Amino acid sequence: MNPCKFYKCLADDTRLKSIMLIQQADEACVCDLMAALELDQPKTSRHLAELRKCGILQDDRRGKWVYYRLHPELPEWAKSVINETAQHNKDYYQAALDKLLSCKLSANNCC
Amino acid sequence: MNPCKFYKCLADDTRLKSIMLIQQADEACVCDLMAALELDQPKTSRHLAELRKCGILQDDRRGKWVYYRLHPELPEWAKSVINETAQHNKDYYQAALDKLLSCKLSANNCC
DNA sequence: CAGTTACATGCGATTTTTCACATATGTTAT
DNA sequence: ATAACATATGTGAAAAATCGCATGTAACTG
Repeated sequence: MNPCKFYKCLADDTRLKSIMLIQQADEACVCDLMAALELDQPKTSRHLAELRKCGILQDDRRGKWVYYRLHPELPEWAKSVINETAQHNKDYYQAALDKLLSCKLSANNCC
Repeated sequence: MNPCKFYKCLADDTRLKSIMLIQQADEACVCDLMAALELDQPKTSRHLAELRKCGILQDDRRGKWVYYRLHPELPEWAKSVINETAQHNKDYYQAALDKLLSCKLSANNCC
C-alpha cells in the first residue's frame, strides 16, 4: 500500500466519510451509505469501487446487497491511521453515522 | 483541521515526502528539500506554501533561508497520523532522507 | 419467463490540481 | 547602491479528479 495512493483515497469527502462510517459500523451496504450521506447511487458506488480497487475496502455480496467493510489485510499502519482519524473527528461524520445507525435499526430498512 | 483537507495535503508525492523528511529531520530549508527530492525551486516552494497555509507546517526565516517544521499546534491526531506513516513507510522516503542528511552534515552545504 | 431492486460502469462535460516559466520579494555581501 | 542568492508567487497550459446521466449487470420475486 503506497502511502501517497492511500492518502489520495482519503482525500475526498465522499470516500473519507464512507470509510469513517464503515469503520464505526463494521460494515455497510451501498444503499445504507447513499441514504446516510445523501448521495445518488452512481456517485456512491463509484467511490466505493475506487476504495475496493486500491485495497482499502472489501466487498461481500449477500443476495441483492453488497456489503463493504475495511479490508482485513490492510496494513496495520493504515488501519491505525483510519482509527485515529475516526476517534478524533466525530464531528466530521456523526450526523451521517446517526442516520446510518437509525436506518439499520429500523424495521423498514432503507434497502 | 478538517480531516478531508488534511488528507488532500498529504495526497501528493512532493508534499507527503516533504512532510516525511521534515518529521524525520526535525526541520529543513527549501534548498535542502529541493536537493533531497530533486525538484525545481518553484515547485518545492509552492507545495511547502500550501502546507504552511493549511497549518501543517510552520515557517521560520533565518537570514536568507526559510526553515520549515511541523506546526507545533497541529492536532495530536494529525501528528500521530504523520508519525505512524513515517515509521512504517521508510522505503517511501529513505533515499531522499539519506540525501538530506548527508547534505546537512557536509561542510559544503547545499545552500 | 418478465418485472423489480440493488449495484456497477461507459462516457463526455466540468471542476480541481498540478506544472512550467517568468518575475517579484527579501536578505546578505561587496 | 549593486549584485548575488534564497524563496515566493502570478499566470496560463496541461493533466487529473469528479460529476451527471444513461445504460449495463446481477439477484430476487411472482
